[in-house]
Amino acid sequence: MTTQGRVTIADVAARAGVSVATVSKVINSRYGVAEATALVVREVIDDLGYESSLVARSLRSHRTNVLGILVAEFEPFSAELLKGASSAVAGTGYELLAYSAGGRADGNAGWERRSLSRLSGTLIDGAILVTPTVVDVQQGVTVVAVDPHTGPSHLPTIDSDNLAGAVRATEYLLALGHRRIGFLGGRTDLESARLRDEGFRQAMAAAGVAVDPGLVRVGGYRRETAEPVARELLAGPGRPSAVFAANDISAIATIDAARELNLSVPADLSVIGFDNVPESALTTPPLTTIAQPIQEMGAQALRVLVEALTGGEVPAHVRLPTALVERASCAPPARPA
Amino acid sequence: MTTQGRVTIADVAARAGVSVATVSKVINSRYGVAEATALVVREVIDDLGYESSLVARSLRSHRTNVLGILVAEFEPFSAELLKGASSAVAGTGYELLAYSAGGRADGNAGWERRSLSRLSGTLIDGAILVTPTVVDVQQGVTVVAVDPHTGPSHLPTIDSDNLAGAVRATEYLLALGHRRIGFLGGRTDLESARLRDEGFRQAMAAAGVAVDPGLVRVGGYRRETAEPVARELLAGPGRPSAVFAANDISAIATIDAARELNLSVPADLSVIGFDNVPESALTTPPLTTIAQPIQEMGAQALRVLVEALTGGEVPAHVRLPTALVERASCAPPARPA
DNA sequence: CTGTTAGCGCATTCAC
DNA sequence: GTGAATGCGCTAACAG
Repeated sequence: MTTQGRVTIADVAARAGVSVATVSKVINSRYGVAEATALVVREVIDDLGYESSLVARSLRSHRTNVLGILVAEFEPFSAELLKGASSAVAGTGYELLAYSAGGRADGNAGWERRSLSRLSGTLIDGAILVTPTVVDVQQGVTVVAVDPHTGPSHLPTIDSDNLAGAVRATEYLLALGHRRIGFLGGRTDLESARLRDEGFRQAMAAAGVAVDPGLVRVGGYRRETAEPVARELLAGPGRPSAVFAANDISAIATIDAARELNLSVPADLSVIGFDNVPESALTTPPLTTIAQPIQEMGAQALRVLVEALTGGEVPAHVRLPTALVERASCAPPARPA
Repeated sequence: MTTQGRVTIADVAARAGVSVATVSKVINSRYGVAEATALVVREVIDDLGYESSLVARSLRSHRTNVLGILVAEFEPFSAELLKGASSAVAGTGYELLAYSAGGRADGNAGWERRSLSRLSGTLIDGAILVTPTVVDVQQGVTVVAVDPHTGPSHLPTIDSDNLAGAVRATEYLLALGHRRIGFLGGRTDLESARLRDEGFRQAMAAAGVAVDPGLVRVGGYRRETAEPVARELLAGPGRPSAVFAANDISAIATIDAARELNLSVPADLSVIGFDNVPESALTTPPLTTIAQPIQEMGAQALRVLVEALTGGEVPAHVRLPTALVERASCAPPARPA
């Protein structure tokens, strides 16, 4: 008797010669089942490789023990977050479901709300939103945000010290002797991008160096958007001697653009990034960058979510430190200004 | 009127002043709705940020346009696969759902069958199984496997040329002058691990160098399992002058073990890995390794799955090439044997 | 102790 | 264009 398609609780019941109710009780270890019966049922379950359907179960019990991580797409940053969350979820009894809105990243604002709509209320007990733009808190779902949009939010939030990191990056370039420093900004709707911009300006002002508006661009954090902008920034006549890119993806795009223009990094152009995704070590030359503890951010987000779900004390805001990682993409300018 | 909890189709209907049936038709672009009505409905949908519930929809139509990637946990290898699949999914009309069995990786054999049971038939239209052990094809779900278990399988499979890669790695160490070469094997249930072992032995035999059984261990591909074994391998009196680790995680664990034992890499010990996950560039010294095109494997897996779902021709097996990536963890032995 | 029965929730799809 | 029945696998309440 080949069971066709999925194995359902009915298959198990039939094979074990009991009712579905009894099987359900065995699965959920309820009282009222003879040990002998339970034994048989468990055997059949093992035998058939039965596992209850997430959908059907959530339909009734409104509890799935599954936590969602909602991202726009799986790129280096969200992948690191996932690794961190995955290591933190072990032992909590929860499982992890990562959902990507489909990668159509552009005209796709509001993906977080839509993804949440699709999954919540039924499939997942709670969610981690990664770089969400719209966060009008939907009641009925427990949610924490990682690196969210600009403006106040009532969600528990995990981020890193973007301002201090950006100041550090800029100071580093200044200390090397750079004065014509370009800034390749991030997604303007995100608080992190705003703070990195602000940190850049603060550090420049503190050093008494004027920011040349022509050297400040928006790269949008993504390779496709950052690359043409980087090329533009470097192609002009008054090109910068150093670029602070708001994330590593943009920094990598900048290095590639420099190569195309026959500019040598770091001899002709210094580049510093932000994030320290693993990819940053793979560039030629390896990228100097500001590290965020991304995996730790993912782990913290998961812990906060579990805490919120179990009714514990939830911090409104967790901020992790950033640090400079010196590799080889920065050097003193060829002819100091 | 604050909609509480999720926005349902009923909310949309009420707000638009039509019936739920009409809304459903508009969503699925069925005939029989006046253009004016449809316009109003679409406006309300946008306004409310409505998105159909995955659960409810799959309940009726058995089609969700969601593809699953099932992994044991989110670690570097599966994360790379995810990136590749994510980039390939854009434009296909599908969305991606990655599901992790919970990270309790050990006594957890059969996770792939359980995960598949939980999600299939309802939530996802098809699945990519990553390093599955048990692959007794469940009817009713379209599935492709990446780097599956040993033995014949009737699933479309994506992998890389593990044998050639392992031969290449071993030849590289031999060419440097190493003779006492250790092998830190992978998960014995996976075909990839078997082939890497075989490639090692083939290359050794071809060079006329005997394999010292005391230098061959099983590291299981995971950090927790590989680290103690690596320590053991290096602590003994007749320690190897070079180690070929079956994946980068094991290689990194080997480098760490060497550091603890005050062995310098590569002066006292050469280490070569397999996979070329981004993390391999972050070690000190950076790891020399055999690259698999992991992202490309993820992208191919996704393409094959979509092809299978749309009834196209599906290759039984896609094998991608491997290549040596020379970094800095290998050197000639201190005193050639 | 076990079986029967009635929903759970939401989108779809008849028949009108 | 609408109302109402229906789909799914599971669980809870109660009956036997």
